[in-house]
This record gives sequence, structure tokens and C-alpha cells, in this order.
Amino acid sequence: MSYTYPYPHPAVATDCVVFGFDGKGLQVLLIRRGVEPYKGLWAFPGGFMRMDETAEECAKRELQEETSLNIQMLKQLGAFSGVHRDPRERVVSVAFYALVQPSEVVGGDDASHAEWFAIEEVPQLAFDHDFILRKAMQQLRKDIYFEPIGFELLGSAFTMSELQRLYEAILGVRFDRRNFEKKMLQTGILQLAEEEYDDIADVFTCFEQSDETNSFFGKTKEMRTKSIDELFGGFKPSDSEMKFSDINCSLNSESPTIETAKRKPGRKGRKYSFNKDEYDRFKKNNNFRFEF
Amino acid sequence: MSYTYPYPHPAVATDCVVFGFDGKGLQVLLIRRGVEPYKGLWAFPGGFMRMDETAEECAKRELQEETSLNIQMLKQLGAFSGVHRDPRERVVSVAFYALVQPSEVVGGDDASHAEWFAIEEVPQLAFDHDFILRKAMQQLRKDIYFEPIGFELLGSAFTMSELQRLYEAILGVRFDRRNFEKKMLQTGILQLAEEEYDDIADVFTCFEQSDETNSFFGKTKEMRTKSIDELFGGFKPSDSEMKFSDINCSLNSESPTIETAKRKPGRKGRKYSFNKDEYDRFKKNNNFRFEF
DNA sequence: GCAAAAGTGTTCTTCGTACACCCATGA
DNA sequence: TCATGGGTGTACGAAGAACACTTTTGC
Repeated sequence: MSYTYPYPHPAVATDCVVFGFDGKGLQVLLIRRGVEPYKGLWAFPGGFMRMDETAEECAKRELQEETSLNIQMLKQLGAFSGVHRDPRERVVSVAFYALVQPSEVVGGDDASHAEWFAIEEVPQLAFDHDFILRKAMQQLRKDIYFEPIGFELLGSAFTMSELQRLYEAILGVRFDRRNFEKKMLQTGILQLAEEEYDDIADVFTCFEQSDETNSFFGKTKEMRTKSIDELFGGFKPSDSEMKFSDINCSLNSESPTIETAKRKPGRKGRKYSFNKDEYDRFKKNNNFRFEF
Repeated sequence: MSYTYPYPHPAVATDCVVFGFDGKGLQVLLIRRGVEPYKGLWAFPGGFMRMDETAEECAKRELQEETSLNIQMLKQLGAFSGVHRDPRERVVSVAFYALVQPSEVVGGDDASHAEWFAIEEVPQLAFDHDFILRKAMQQLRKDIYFEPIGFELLGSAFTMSELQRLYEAILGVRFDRRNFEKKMLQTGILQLAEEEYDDIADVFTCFEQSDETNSFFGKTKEMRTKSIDELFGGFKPSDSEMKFSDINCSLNSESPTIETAKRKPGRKGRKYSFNKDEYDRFKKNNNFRFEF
């Protein structure tokens, strides 16, 4: 079967620059080419466009086929149309970039072997993919000023320093920890994520008796915003008791106790998620910019 | 003659969104289609890509052919690949935008009639060109934050309020005149353009004699930055004399005179041009942003 | 003569940035 | 116990934003 046109037509293909973030550095997803040209070299996932799909649909399909990734949000980088960029025939490629969490891992359907590379350790690439990668990085740096784009690279909850490392990895600069946090929080698009706690870990017996009966369950943060009296009716837990995240006081028994729950081990720091409403508002208004 | 491929290939075309600025508002250059499809509707200049040219080369060539415009700086907007965007066959279009001064006028080689339209009065467009225009406007708004892009839309010398109107037209907002000027000047990319003056328009006779002999030719602005003594050796012109743009004192004659040249009529306000060195520096560093 | 635009500075507020110590966690 | 990272606030300087009156120009 063949297709004939009165004028010469180039082939049209798509390429996807998929960025991931592992909490440390920026990564990019590559596929080892199993066939000529450039056999054995690494390249971006992608392939030829069908006549019944748009470039974006093509990119999604190829990504799905070659890396099992199912990505909704693709951003177009533009068309790459160098006359000799593909030795087989004239190919115009429409490139996209995507941001994912590397945990949405890449099976690799074996036919093509997909692998994550740290952005600084990207090997030699096939075609003009080095050039495309540079463009993608430039675009990413530009976009991150205008949109809180980075969140798509992080899980649903993340620590402030993960977020900071992401920005530092993308922009290639270092920020002051406190200023970064301040700035991010004052945008309003972040909210504290619900944390999971262990079951009650320790039980303290209170040595000071209170005349009043009272009981309270809440988080340390809340306690600090209310007066000790209001919370404990005159009973004051010790400093070390106050420091636990969750605390359960029952002061109406003969020997009042304070039950404390420590934060789950293995997780460090406060977790944030992003506030979808504010995020959408920013995207719509488009008058929002991250600046550092 | 025909061209045959083992797989179906789309056609690849380019389209150019050419923006102009007439000192008042943003304009866009359109071509009336003389053939089907969409005969009689307006569209962007553009056409099919040849096999020996890149998309950008194609766009430049088509622009030259259809509008006689010879434009160096084209910025790619991206590929538009809707499956049914052209009723004839599958066409993927790579769109560009360009900024010109409408004075670089458009002959229109008659075959295709080219015309400028105010951005608010753009008629119905062929294909998906409405969509492309929206994208181009968005991109222009984004770009103007990062690059002093607007200068390509203005002549070699322009007044501050022309520049301001341009920014307001592109961004769709209003700025405070004084703050805009301050901000623009402190970027350093502007410099006062050389102005042309009429021949000496008036001659004042000085009524105060000076003992010293002295002569001076300079602009009012300079005078203000130096002491009266330094400039005039003790002779002080009157306030109204000081206000002329150019002034020529010769104080060494018996009756000293001050010759003044008024600004050429028909031109209002101070003219600026942009400082190429600083401009290039900004473009290179890319750490510069216009913000208002 | 009259209306529209150009020229000009200051104040207040907001935002950016620099900076240090203590405590908790995990090895 | 030791090293690493998390949590927290303040003070200074720079930049943005608001604001009015006089002169010049063009009609």
C-alpha cells in the first residue's frame, strides 16, 4: 500500500521530553533505539503521526506505547524542521514536554527500553534531540515563572524542601530556605497536607493535679494559639509533652494523663499539598508569576 | 509528477502572524484569499513548505512573496495539527509571529491583497486562524515580559508615550505615565535620540552685561546639570530663555546675545532610541524581565 | 483660546534579601 | 553522639504604586 501526492510531503513525527523529579534532581526519560538510524543511541519517546490524530494525540499514544506512561498534560515546544534532521527522509517533528513523578514508573514494553537519566548525565542523543532537550529546558525555566508547574512533578504531598530542590534543579540556582518558604506560602497555593500519625505512642502521667475537670484532643499547633488555661483548665503539661504532634489530655480522672502521638517515623518535615482552587485561579488569571 | 510514500504523509505549511503598531494600537497583517477554500475570507500570509527549506525559511519566503516584507526575526508559535483544519487535505501548519513597523509597508503583489487590521477589528478568518491569532497574542504578552520586544514595532526613535501605548496595547492594561517612564529609563536600554532642530528661531539680546567673555552652545538639559557660573561665567539667562531646547550664548560682544532654537514643529515630546549594547546584554543574560 | 499631552518628585507600602540559633531525626 | 536537616523572625534596602500641577503643543 502506498500514498501518492502531487507535491512532496515530509513525514510528521512527535517527540516527548519527559521530565521527572526524584526529590533530588531533575531527570529525563529516554529510550534506547533498537533500530537504525542511530541504533543503540538514546532518544526521546515519539513516533510518526497518523492521519486521524493531532500531534498531541500522537505524542500521548507513543508515550503510552513506548513507556506505558499515561500523561494528560503535554506542553508543545514547537516544530523542529531541519532539512536533514532524519537521514531516512524529511521529517518534521513536533516536540512536547511533560512533567511526571518518576514513581509513575515506566514499564518499558521491552521492545524499547526506557530509562531515567539525571539531567546532567544525559548521554549522546539521536537525531537533533540534544537541541530539543536544550529547548525544553529553556522552556521549562521560562514556564516555571508563570505557572506553579512544578507541582506536577511532585506527589500529592511534599515537603517544602522537596519543592525548593525542584525549583533549584530547574532554575539552576540556590535559594535561601526561609525566603523560599515565605514566598511560596504567601502565594496561597499551598496548604498543609493532612498527616497520618501513629497510634498513641506514649502515655504520660501528670504529676500535678488540677481541680478542674477537662479533656482535650488536638494538635500542638492549636494549643499554642490558645491559652494554656483555655485548653487545660489550669493544668500545664511539661514542655516535652507539649512538643508532640498530637496530644490527648484527660484531666478529669484521679491521675490525669496526657497521651501523645509521635509523628510516624520515616517521614521528616511538614507536608504540603497544593490548593487546587487557588492554583486554578492563578492559571486562569495568568497575571501570576513566581519570582525569586 | 507525483510523490509516493509507503505511509500517509500530511502536508506541512507555515503561517505568519505579523503584528504592527501605528502609534495608537496593535495591528495585524492579513491577506484576502483569492481561491478556495475560504475564498474571500482573510487569512495570515503563509504557504506550503518545500523539501529543501526549514519551516522558518518557508515562512520568510512566503512572507516575501505575498507581502514583500523581508523579516529577519520570526518567532515560532508552534505547530497546529487539527485533523480537519484544512478541508483539502491533512495540513499541519507551523505558525510564526513577527513584529514590524507598518511603515515597512506591504506592496501586496496584487495576486494576493494584503491589508493591516486593527487588532480589535479583525474580520472572520479562514481555517483555524482565529485560534492561531489568539495563541499569538498570548505568546506576545508572555514574551514582552522577558524581552524588550516592543522596539521592533517602533521606529528608530520614539516618544515615551508611543512606547507606553505599545505596551498598553499588547498587555491590555493602563500604566501610570510617570512610573512607566521611570521604569523604562532605569532599565538603561533607552537613550535620548538625537533630535533635529530648526535653525535658530529667535535672538534675545542680553540686558545684563558680563565682564567676562564666554560663549556656549548646548542643550537646556546640560545647562541644568552644570552651575550657571560654569556655563555662563556669571551671566544668567532669564527663565524663559533657559527653557528653549537649544541655546547659543555669545557673551563676548558688546551686547551679548542668546540665540535660541525651538524644537521643530510637528513633533511632540522627547524622542528615545534604544541602546543596542544594553539591549543585547539583556537578551543574552535572559535574567531581565519587564514588570509593571 | 482651549483641550490634550508632556514634563516633573515625593511618599508610602510592599517585596526581596540577608542572616543565626535551636531542636528533632536518623545514622 | 554526631551530622544533617527542619523550624522560626527581623531588619534593612530596593522597587513598585499612588498621586497633582504647570507648560507646551496642536487644533
